[in-house]
Amino acid sequence: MTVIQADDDTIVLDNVQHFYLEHIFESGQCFRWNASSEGSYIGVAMGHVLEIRQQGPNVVLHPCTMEEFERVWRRYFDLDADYGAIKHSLAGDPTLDKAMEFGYGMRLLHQDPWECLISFIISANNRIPRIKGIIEELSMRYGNQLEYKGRIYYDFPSPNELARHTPDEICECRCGYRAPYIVETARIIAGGEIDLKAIESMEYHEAHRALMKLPGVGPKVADCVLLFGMGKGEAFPVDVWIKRVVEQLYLPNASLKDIKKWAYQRFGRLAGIAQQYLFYYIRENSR
DNA sequence: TGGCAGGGTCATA
DNA sequence: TATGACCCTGCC
Repeated sequence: MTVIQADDDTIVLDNVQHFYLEHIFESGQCFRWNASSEGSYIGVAMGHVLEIRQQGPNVVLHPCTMEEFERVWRRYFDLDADYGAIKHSLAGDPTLDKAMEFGYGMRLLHQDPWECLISFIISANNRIPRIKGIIEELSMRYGNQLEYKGRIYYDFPSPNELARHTPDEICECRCGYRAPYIVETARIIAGGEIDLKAIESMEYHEAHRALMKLPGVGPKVADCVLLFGMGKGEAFPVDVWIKRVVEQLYLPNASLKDIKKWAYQRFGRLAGIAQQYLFYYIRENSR
């Protein structure tokens, strides 16, 4: 991959391997990217609006300076990881092989831990379109405005911003019984009682325990935050889909603990990416 | 049209 | 360790 500055606010990634936007954005790891009518995706992440499109083997980012690319998007899109090598070491399992073929070009994003935390608290017992709707509504009401091509977009609100409101106010975003979890978690983070940066620097198990102290955060949500927001490859979020497929193919009547242990022994630090391929594959092929 | 389940978590027993 | 309730929505 070569990074080229095409003009003042356009970056072109020349000849990118293992990169396919639809599989990155539609695999359920993020909630704020939407396909545009022109075949690109537009999203808000890390305090920026970005439009991204694929042109043959190239990827075009706009509006984006070289400085912004290096500071934000290189890491966000996991561009220094060698997905060829990752797939090679995961190869050999028939189901996972099919899943990797199906989800070609998928990548694990490095999202903002705070946004990830609230997003996955909202995801509990919920459906993806509604999750997206709630996050959008929270951002519109409480997030900073960003403009792009004459349209207003909204950044995800800060801990301070969300902590300032009552559960009843937050509930107007249709997040239902999750509203008190959101407000309380925002207060704990805003007040510095729990420090996400510190959790990020912990080893996986310790970080998992620390996150579970937050209201609305159970084992599944904690694993999602660790995997999608803190780069912990050992995290293996077990949801109904994963539980179903693991029980069916590998471990009948397994408990949550059994499944996580099995995943770590089998995949190690690639457990999370294996989970993501499996999740996307079974979800997309069972409707 | 009503019932049901959805990328889980929490409170109880 | 195992159940049931839970805000809402979309689908059958």
